[in-house]
Amino acid sequence: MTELRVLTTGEAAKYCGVTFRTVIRWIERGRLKAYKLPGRGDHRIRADDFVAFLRENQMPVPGDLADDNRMILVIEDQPEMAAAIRRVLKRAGYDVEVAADGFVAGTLLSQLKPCLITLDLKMPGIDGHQVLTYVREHEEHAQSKVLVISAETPEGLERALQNGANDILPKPFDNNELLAKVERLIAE
Amino acid sequence: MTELRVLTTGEAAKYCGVTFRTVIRWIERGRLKAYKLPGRGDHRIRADDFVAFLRENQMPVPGDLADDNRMILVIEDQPEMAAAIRRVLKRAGYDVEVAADGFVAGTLLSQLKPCLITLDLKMPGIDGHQVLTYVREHEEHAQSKVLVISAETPEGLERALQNGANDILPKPFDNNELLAKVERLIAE
DNA sequence: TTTTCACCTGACATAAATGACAATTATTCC
DNA sequence: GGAATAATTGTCATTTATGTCAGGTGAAAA
Repeated sequence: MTELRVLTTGEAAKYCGVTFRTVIRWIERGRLKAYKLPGRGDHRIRADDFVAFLRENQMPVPGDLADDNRMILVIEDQPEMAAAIRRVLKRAGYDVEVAADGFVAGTLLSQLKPCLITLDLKMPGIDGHQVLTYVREHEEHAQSKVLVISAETPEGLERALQNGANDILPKPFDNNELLAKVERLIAE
Repeated sequence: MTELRVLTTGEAAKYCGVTFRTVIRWIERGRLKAYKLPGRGDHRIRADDFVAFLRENQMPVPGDLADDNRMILVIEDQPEMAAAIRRVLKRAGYDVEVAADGFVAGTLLSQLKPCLITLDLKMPGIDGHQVLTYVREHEEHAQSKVLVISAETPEGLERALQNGANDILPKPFDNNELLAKVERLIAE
């Protein structure tokens, strides 16, 4: 379900700090790709064309437009386990950040807006279910998939699914299995 | 969509009392971050980059640029205590958000970039000293003041000051005392 | 539907870019 | 301390992209 975002000249203008008149001139001169609506001739700019334009001109690309997000947040307090997950995902080409406690998990979640989160339900001082609920209740993380990786009981894992987890992976797990689940979720 | 203010070289020039020619030179030499428009190569400077530049060079930051942030983050797990602090600060005109655990504290800290944080050192599942260290180690929170409000031992409070707390307030406290300390820190 | 709002166009005003040179300020060396 | 040197900033003139305004119309919201 790839939603194709388009911008009006006014929106594009705000992103680069100019007036929409200027954006229209860029379009007229062929620097920025756009198409016209049949009515008044309103311009519409596809988000990916706009991002390409920004990159071409070394202009800053706003985070909410660049969705080539390969960032994965690993919430896991056991260092060896975190390192193992990280290794597998890094090798597959993802950007990986690890949060070993709730506070850091919160800061990284807000900063990185990861496309996927692996979540250990049982961590000292942080309730995994609560993290899950938070992610599902906040619009800005609607795109983020959550893969629960935990040694919880089957009941606990079941509950996680009900709370909005996209998939579960019981510990201990197989590396290939982990990667398969991650790729499948991200491909969705 | 991020509503972000940007400046032209001329505007930036007026703010620091130089000509725009000079501002361009700062940009060319890499001292001031900016990007160029595709047309004539006009420069645009993001307001936060400009403010960072001003601070870096100990130049005065004009009031209309220094985001007049009145947001206070209260990190406190006891509901009555949190409510009490909130009430006092709200009445004084601040925007107040409460985080009752580490995870929420992390998300709110990153999102709100509060001008002041009140921090309870003793909370279940989160070490206040760690939060303090985090805030002090991350540049984007350099402007945030931290007021430790805690029933800690004198030694613990002393340690907090060493870790970068701007002030401390032992529990139980007087409302006026709280407000006085907050106002003093923010006025700094 | 009606109303509001955002966008389009064209003409004009504004202000930013550039390059060269002058003026000012800081630094170095004796 | 004072002079020579270097570095930074200001000034000027020209070019032109960008901003602004007004009048109009479709698009979207209520």
